[in-house]
Amino acid sequence: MFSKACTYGIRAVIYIATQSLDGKRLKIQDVATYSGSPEAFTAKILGKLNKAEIINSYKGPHGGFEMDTQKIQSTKLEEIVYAIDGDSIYNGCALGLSECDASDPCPMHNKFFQIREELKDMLGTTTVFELAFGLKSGKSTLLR
Amino acid sequence: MFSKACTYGIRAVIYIATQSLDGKRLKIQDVATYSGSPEAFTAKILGKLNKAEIINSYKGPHGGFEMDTQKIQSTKLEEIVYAIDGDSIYNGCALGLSECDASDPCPMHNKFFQIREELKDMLGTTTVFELAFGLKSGKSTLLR
DNA sequence: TCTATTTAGGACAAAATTGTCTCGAATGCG
DNA sequence: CGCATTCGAGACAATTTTGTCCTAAATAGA
Repeated sequence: MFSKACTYGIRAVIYIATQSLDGKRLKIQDVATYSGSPEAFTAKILGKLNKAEIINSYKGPHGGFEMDTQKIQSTKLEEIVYAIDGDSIYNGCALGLSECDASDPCPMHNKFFQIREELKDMLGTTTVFELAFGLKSGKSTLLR
Repeated sequence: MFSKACTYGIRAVIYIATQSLDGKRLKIQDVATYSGSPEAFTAKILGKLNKAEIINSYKGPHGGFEMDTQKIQSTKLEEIVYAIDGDSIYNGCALGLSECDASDPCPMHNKFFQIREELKDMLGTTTVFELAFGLKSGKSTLLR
């Protein structure tokens, strides 16, 4: 569904958000440890998320990553997925055709349409805050 | 969503089905051409589908691939996906955790649950016949 | 039986994705 | 300033997925 890079990214953002809500800034190493992702690879992904202005990064002593409270509340999953995987989730044909739409559909187009719409809707409405809140309150986990 | 191998496989089965409904047996080359897939790679995938008894293969002159009318009607997309991609579509956690269920969910588990259920339902109820019929009657295409 | 045809299957190759390492740049602090 | 700390970015490596090629095995038909 999502690339590994994307799952690492989402997990990282959720974890960074939980800590930012406590006013804590995190080093890459901590993000990697507590989101259960390989450190160096995670660093790359955080770079993308920083460029996309989803998270903020600071160099030097006491530097690290954090996320504005405002951003935590306004950022949708969609934006994270887009920053890492691009729009493949949205425009991709279920059967891999280069073009596929209602006017010239692949055999699965109509069957798939509704599922894709729901997925879009979920990604477009779910906020980082929601997910971070669930994690913070112990209702969900990132490590297993 | 699906691997490339899986999209090739689904496309191949749909095309084979349309031709089998006309009593035609197909060589790999034709399957590849009309389902828009690389020939040698498609051959491997057809091997898997044959082992899974979704399609039948025959060696020698006038050999090729075909599909029983009964199989065309009874085979669900689910079976094709399973034969090629295994059960990753079903048991995978959206965030890539090795285990993730209602009793110990990842932060996205509940958000994702409904979408996965719909996907399961679609794959479990859609038959090859439906898709092949759509293609045969010109309502959909495999080549673009 | 001999030959042409067609799939089966394994070895191999290419490409994409995932992952690591190193070195440079920025920055805070004594 | 000088130094320790932390991210940034690119080179490089490993793994997975995708894709090709070649030979063997099966088989229909002359």
